[in-house]
Amino acid sequence: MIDTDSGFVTVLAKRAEVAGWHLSHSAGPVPPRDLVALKLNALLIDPVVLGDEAWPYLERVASLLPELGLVVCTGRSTVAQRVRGLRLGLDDWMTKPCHPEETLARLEAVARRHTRGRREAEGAPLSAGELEIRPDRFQAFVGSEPLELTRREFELLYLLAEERGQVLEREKIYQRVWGYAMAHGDRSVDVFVRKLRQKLEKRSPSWSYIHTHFGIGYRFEPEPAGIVEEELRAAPEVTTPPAEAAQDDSSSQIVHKTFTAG
Amino acid sequence: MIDTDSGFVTVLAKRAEVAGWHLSHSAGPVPPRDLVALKLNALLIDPVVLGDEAWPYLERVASLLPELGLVVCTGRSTVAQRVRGLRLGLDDWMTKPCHPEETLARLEAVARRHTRGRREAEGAPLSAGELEIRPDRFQAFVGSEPLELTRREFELLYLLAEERGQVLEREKIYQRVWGYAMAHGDRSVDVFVRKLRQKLEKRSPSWSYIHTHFGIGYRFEPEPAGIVEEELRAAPEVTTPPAEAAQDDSSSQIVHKTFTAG
DNA sequence: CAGGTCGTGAAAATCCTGTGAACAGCAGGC
DNA sequence: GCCTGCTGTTCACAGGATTTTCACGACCTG
Repeated sequence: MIDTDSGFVTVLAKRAEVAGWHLSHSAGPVPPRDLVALKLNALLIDPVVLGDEAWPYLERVASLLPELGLVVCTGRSTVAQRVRGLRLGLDDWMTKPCHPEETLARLEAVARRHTRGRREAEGAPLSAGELEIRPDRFQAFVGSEPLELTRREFELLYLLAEERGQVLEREKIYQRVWGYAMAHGDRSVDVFVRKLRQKLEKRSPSWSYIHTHFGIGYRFEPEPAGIVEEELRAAPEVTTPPAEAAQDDSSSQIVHKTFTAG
Repeated sequence: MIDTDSGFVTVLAKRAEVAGWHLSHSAGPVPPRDLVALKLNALLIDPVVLGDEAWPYLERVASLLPELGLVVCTGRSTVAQRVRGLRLGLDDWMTKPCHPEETLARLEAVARRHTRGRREAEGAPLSAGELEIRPDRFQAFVGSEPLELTRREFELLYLLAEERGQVLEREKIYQRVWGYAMAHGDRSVDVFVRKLRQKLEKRSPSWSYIHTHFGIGYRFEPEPAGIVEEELRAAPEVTTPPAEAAQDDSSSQIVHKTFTAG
């Protein structure tokens, strides 16, 4: 909540706590970047605090954090202003003075969609192929050997594994792992996929987990595959016609190379 | 929209059309299961129409169609009523008289929020003839064999299949698949239709899916092909295609039946 | 039959991804 | 304070895959 009306803030905070939410408050503008780390469900804001920068600020927040419920609550306003705000990406526009209970109900309505999708089963380990992914340790293991993933690497792997079998677009991945919208041309996802593949390869060489879908993104699906490499090394030129018994779908569009660079 | 205020309905319908939406209207309650078939983005409703059944009705609609944006617009109301409504599953509650433009903006905001969180609805596969089109994989299958479509190819096929039976103009197709207006003389759509037809033919030779409408565009409609063969009568018997990979079909000239513009 | 429209194949241009490495931010140890 | 190791980000390049463009001939309509 970004507002200077301390009385309103106090009352709302109390009600929110009762309803099982936590309300954090600022009396001045918060840089959009910092909002990311807060992992909010919804943001209630009085644009008076922002002064002239109100519109650009709201627009930026709305585009950077598309999943965030964004509600304005302010004094007098014209229809044109409200329409502009809503078209810009606001989810609701309330007029002061507003009843705390209704404010809360509207914030909940706005955040409902967002919270509904969240998993309750956090902490339950996932297994995939030789992998065991343990959210309680922020780590993945093959047997008892950890992959030694960093925080982001783990979160990326966990997200992919949760959505096993689905092709996830880069933008979606970035949105969910990094928490805000991906800038055009950002290669972070690719780089982290490479790091993950390296560490996966190191501990579980005979399986392939992350598959590339050209022009779209990645798909997580553990597949035992390791025979190919030996065959290639033996006969670099002529390849025997591949047995068509392979029943796995979507093979040729997958670009993952196990080709070595040295 | 469910409301008896015909003036408001008329005005709103006009504005909605301008904004690119279609508004359908009823002056009485619509059974919730009839709403399903309408595939609405949002429902605007004045509970006065519903009488005593308002609360149960709203609750039922909200739980039956969680993806539907549900907005109430009515006369006097208490805070308690609004809170009850919002907690029940409403997305917004407006007070009459309300400005048409703001109403529209709020409906758009609500619809936007819902389409944003919608993941499973987009993942629903379409089937057509022997085809199964799976958005979760950005791929189409015949049985378990993928067509190996590229991204653009898939999006084109998906668009056409979504609008099954409708004749789509090239400009409209381009606009929706490429995301911007088609330049005069651009043949991209034609080229991609050819690629699609090739890949469809390869995996599902006995069906025809994409039909040309001369001077207009294309129509997607799966049809078991038999008519064409009668007209040709050149090949009395169908040679069994080689089981491996028959990529040489240069000899047979394929005729696509076209339809007049009327 | 003329003029515009469409199917086709291939070349050209563009885009995408894997990869290695440089760079910045940060925390801890000396 | 300074160095060091670890993370995460950004950059540039190369090899492919994909998309666009082009030319040509066949086709449809009036």
